[in-house]
Amino acid sequence: MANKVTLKQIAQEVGLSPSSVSLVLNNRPCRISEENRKLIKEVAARNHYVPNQIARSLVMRESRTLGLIVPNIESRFFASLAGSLEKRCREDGYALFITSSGGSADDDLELLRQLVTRGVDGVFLVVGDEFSDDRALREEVSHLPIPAVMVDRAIEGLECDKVMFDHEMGGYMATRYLIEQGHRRIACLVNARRSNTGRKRLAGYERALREVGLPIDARLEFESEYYIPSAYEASEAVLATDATAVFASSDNIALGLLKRLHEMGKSIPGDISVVSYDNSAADVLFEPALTAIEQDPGVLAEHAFGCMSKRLAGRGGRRAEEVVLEPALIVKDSVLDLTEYS
Amino acid sequence: MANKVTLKQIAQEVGLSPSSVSLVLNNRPCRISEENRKLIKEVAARNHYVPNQIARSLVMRESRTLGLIVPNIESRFFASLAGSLEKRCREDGYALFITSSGGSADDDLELLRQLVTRGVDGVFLVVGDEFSDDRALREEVSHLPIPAVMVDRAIEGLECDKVMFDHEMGGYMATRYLIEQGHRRIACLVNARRSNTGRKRLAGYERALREVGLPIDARLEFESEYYIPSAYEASEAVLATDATAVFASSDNIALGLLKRLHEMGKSIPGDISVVSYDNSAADVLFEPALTAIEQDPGVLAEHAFGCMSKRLAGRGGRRAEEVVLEPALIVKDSVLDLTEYS
DNA sequence: TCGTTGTCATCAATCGATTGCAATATACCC
DNA sequence: GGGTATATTGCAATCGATTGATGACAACGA
Repeated sequence: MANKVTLKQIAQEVGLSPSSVSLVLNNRPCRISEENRKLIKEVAARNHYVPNQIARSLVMRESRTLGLIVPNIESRFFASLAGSLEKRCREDGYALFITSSGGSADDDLELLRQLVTRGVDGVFLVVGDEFSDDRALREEVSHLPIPAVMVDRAIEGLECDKVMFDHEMGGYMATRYLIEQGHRRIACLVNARRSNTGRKRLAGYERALREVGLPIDARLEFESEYYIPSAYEASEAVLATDATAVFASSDNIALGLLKRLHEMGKSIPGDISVVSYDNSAADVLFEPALTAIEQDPGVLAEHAFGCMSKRLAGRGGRRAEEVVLEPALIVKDSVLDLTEYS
Repeated sequence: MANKVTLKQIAQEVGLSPSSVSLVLNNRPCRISEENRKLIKEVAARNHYVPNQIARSLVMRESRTLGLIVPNIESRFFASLAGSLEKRCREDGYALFITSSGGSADDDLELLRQLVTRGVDGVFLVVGDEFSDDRALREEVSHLPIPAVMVDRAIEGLECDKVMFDHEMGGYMATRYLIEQGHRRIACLVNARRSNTGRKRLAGYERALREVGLPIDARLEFESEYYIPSAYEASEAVLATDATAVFASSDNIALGLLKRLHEMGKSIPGDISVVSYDNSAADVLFEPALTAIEQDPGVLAEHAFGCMSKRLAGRGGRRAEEVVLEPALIVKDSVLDLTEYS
């Protein structure tokens, strides 16, 4: 293992003071002779000198490092968000410290503290989606010594920059589309019991129905966790109804539903229409391709970085900024157009 | 935004010196009166004091932070590896700095430097799988001032701790199993042109054939990138052969193959048997469940951390440690047993 | 010879912790 | 009261950088 080369060592070798070396290597405006300038750079290069960021950030009070906390890095959506965000950060010379909390508010808190004490300049925070007592977390975030941007999910009653997709709108758009295609008995399969976003998507679904005067039928609303097996279990009941279409409020839920449909020999959209959420790569496997509400993680990352960037530059307003992004309806082939037959 | 509380401030408030506060808060053996001890702890707690890790690691020369570089965090396997590794690190009080390089050796190099200058105590390195000129990277790794552990992939000719699955063995096991089930015409679909691991899996496939005296038929060896569409394209040719079974050397390759099989109305294992690699979650969707070679990222993480841990404790030998893990054959229902019919 | 100007480079404080060594205070003994 | 032990606490250097304030030296003019 090689040793770390320090400023002082370079200085010694060149025969100048550490200050001069620092000045030159950082291209600070200063009066150092061209000759010595060259010498310093050459010696630094020859010794593979890289400044110790730890020491630097101690005095500079900035590390050009940002932090990201996601509930679960193994989730496709968060992994993709993390990837996009990291790329975006790097473009501006920031490194991104990605951490994964497991979804509990306690772990979020712990990681947040870790990041802060490790000197990140700002934090992107994706909190768990389940209802939980996040008072401590809220408290911590509001007293943070660095800017924070909440991504994809919010904590109620917390004044903080937020960037998120409109989940209610997503549920609305999906349902609205089904209605426009002539469907009247529309089931939904959502995680409303334990998920905030699920609850919002359900609200959108109901709004769409209400808007056109369709009844909100509790017998058409089904509950599922965000796991394929859970949706698979729940799907049997869904298929026992007279619904002609189903709004599946997440990709995993759609996959569980599809598996069940497949097994029962039902065809899409012949026997039943499906609108999914958050197209994942697994979807490419399906015939027909799934019509879905799509949330591009890249867009989320872009806006989140934008907010952060403003704060870091001190250009953020006093009040928190709130960016609400509209998801997109991607029409493919899993919805039958009933109006053609009328 | 709140301010950061420093040791000195606590000291001031308590009316003692910073040293005393530091000593007490770190539970160092020292003779500070029980009374003051309590006072210090109470004041620190009241002010939500958290030590500045930046300052601490500067003097302690350790940060209790490790770094991980993966080619692509959006890949399921790496995301899972990252998740497991982070959990494992946290158990030992280390934070993990996850970064994603995009797979180029240049970016790997850049990230590696970033991590080092940011003071991580060690690096887990998963390099890109494609052939590339990694001389600079090799050079850098061998001169690193901190321990490094290469995970899942190696750089040729680099003396460095390594933890990886035996890809050749995986290819061998898959093929061997097919042979044992009575198959004689076995095709394979691998990424041997551009991937090191692909090439190894192919070697395993050929060894299994050779071992039982079956001919190695170039007409049964097909090339595919690690993307679903690529495998989908390549699959048509595979199905035009007289093969009774296919060894698909990655999960994505298997998925592309399945999509094509599905479209052609072929059934598994009735028309053709399939052994996949790296079961991904998407597999749960398939009927029948896929027999596959499995590499548990958790196991990889566990061993990688073990190596790192040893090095950090100074218990590592002079020579590099090399851990080769055997993948597991998970038998499910995608392979037809031809011996039953004999 | 002294003062002025300009050029090149260094000093020393600072960031927020840690820690070996020294210092002070009190008690106790003869 | 002088000497020694013991119990508490503080000083100051250190980690590796950054940076405003200062110093040294030469050349030049008066």
